Amino acid sequence: MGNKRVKIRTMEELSGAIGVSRPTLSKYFHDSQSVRDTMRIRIEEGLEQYDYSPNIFAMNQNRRLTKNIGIVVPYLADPFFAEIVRNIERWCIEKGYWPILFSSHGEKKLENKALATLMTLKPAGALIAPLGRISDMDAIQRFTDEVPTVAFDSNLAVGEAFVGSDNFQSIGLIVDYLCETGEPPCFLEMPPVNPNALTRRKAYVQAMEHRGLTPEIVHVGKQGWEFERVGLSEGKRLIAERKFPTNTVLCSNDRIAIGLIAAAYEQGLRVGRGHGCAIRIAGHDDHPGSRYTSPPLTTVKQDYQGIAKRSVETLFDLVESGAKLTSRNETLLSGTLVERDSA
Amino acid sequence: MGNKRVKIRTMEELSGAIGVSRPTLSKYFHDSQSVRDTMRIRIEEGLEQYDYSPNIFAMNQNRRLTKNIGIVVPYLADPFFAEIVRNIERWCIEKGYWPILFSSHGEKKLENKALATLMTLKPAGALIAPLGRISDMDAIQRFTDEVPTVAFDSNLAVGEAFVGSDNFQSIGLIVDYLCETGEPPCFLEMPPVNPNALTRRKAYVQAMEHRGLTPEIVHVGKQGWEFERVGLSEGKRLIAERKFPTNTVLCSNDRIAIGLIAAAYEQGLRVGRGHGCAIRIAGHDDHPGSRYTSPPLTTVKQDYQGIAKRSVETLFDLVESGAKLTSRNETLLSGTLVERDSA
DNA sequence: ATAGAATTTTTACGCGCGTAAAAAGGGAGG
DNA sequence: CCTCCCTTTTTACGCGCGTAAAAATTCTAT
Repeated sequence: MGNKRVKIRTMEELSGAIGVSRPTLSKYFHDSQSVRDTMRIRIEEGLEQYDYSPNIFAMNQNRRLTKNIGIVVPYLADPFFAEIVRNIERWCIEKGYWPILFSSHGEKKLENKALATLMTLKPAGALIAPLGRISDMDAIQRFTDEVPTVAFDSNLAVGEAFVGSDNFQSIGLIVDYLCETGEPPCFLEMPPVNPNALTRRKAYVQAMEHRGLTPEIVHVGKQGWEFERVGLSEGKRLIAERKFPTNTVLCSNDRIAIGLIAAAYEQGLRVGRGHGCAIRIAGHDDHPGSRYTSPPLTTVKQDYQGIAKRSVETLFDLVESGAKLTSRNETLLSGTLVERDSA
Repeated sequence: MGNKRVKIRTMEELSGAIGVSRPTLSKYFHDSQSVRDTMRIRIEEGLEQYDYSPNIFAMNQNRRLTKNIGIVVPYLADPFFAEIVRNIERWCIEKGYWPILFSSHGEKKLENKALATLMTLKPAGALIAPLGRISDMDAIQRFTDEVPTVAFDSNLAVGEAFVGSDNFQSIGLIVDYLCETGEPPCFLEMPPVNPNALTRRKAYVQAMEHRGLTPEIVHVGKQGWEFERVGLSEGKRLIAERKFPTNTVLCSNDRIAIGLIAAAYEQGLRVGRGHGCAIRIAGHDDHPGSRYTSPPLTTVKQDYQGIAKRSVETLFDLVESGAKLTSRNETLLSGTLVERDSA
């Protein structure tokens, strides 16, 4: 970056300053390869000297669709989504798109509002992780009718495509691990906020039956997205009342497991697979905090980067081909076992 | 919401449909109280029947400044910021503004890019938590010259105002608590990424000296924003080499403490204030995860809601008064002790 | 050198809305 | 019923850029 002296406010001014017509500049900004090399070089040299950035609003006004990519997540305070979003944003920027982030904060009303706002931004596409059960399917449907959309994490039947984890594979993996290293696990459910909850339960049942074992599911009464709290309070109750059918507990996700480990500690139960341990606890996701529980949590790592990358790639394929897909495209990524000390 | 039948694309069409002139509509959208009640009612009834949302780009193009509020945080994957952002967004929306969120992901380059992008959006104001030490002060300065800005969390000398925690008060509080309930604490520093690191250390020193005690500071070699990792790896080393000057450790923030608790567990040290405990660990922030460590973390709660609310209020005072403040306005909020089992 | 193709410039219009100014309409008080 | 004041309508221009069409220029190949 040279020392940009003169500030230039409009393309018109820029055009005069560097001696290139405005339509050519417009073309250049739309696609720098679409003008002759001599022009491109002259423009780029000009851009070094003058400090100009195009007016985003004016740019987007006349475009049929913009370079905006909408991202909607259910809960940004969940590090899982924070991490995914980080990766998605990176990929978008790299491809020359402009990510705009919305969080539903777990509320249907806010999810709808985010979609409505997004629509007015004429985005080229959108990546959404729906709230799930409480989502307003009609609203989402109306949105996806207008905007090419890839759903991720939570597989509601919306959007042109879905990218997420292969829960059957990943749950199978951890069930196998737990069975091979000790007592078969029971399954501590998460609140059924989204399809993952259901799928993971099914996957657990299938994995157990596949081994000729009886699945044991522990339901939780609580609702909402504060999974750690659910894990803690339900965990305490279940331990106190000796309601866990087995001493190996597979949790529907790591945040539940984090709460449960806290509950076990509080109840004086030693967690782990070693001598003198009273309970084994395993999770699912490899949540950023799961390395720092006591003991560290054994879990299945979701392929964060993979999900982000595939989601973005899938979306751009959609956007750039311009075509509506004939059939819904589902990508399921595999998890990998992360063996730590809790199970 | 009635069953919106006809989709209307422009204000012109709307104007024809409900029989109100376009300039009046424009006025109404700018401030619904600025038109006569009879008009307002007629317009609002019209809005029920027709499905219209104004074109954001066209709206913003001619406004000197928009209703956009920029939010820039250093690290969205840190639940502390996620939580603050959640609150800030709520307040902005409530006041009729439109929050646009950027995360620097801990990188100077991205922080600059966020500021540059933001500038082109002609925001009415901005709320930024600078990266800190690695921030590009010139870039931030240039930004704040053009956009009314409130800094929060990290008090770099930028922006018209600052809202954050009163580290001297909060650290004083926890030091007092620790001294009164046992051995005076040593202080485990966080990587000096921002001014908070320094201020908290100073506050610790002051609090100790105030009591006539000798401050003992434990430095960490690591850098970066992965505080838990720092707490864990440094903690393990320090415990193994018996380098902690005391058996009570006050951590510069909760994320460090979370790592340290994991380290203590791994090294077989029982954490807490009860019998048979080898080390007391306390933190600072009341990070969302601090309730779920084993044992739960004793800490000082930062006033998340207060910080968010005051930041937004301060910004809107700035924006609406239109005046540059003569002197920089600093608001420091008090923390409250959260007594749990780790210390 | 010259025709033909490719690119750039010129010229001109439109996007949807903000907004200013003048004209027209409506309501309160006399 | 009329004046005065306030609100709304009419009319008109501009924002910064996209983009189409025609004219002018530059490049490529013969």
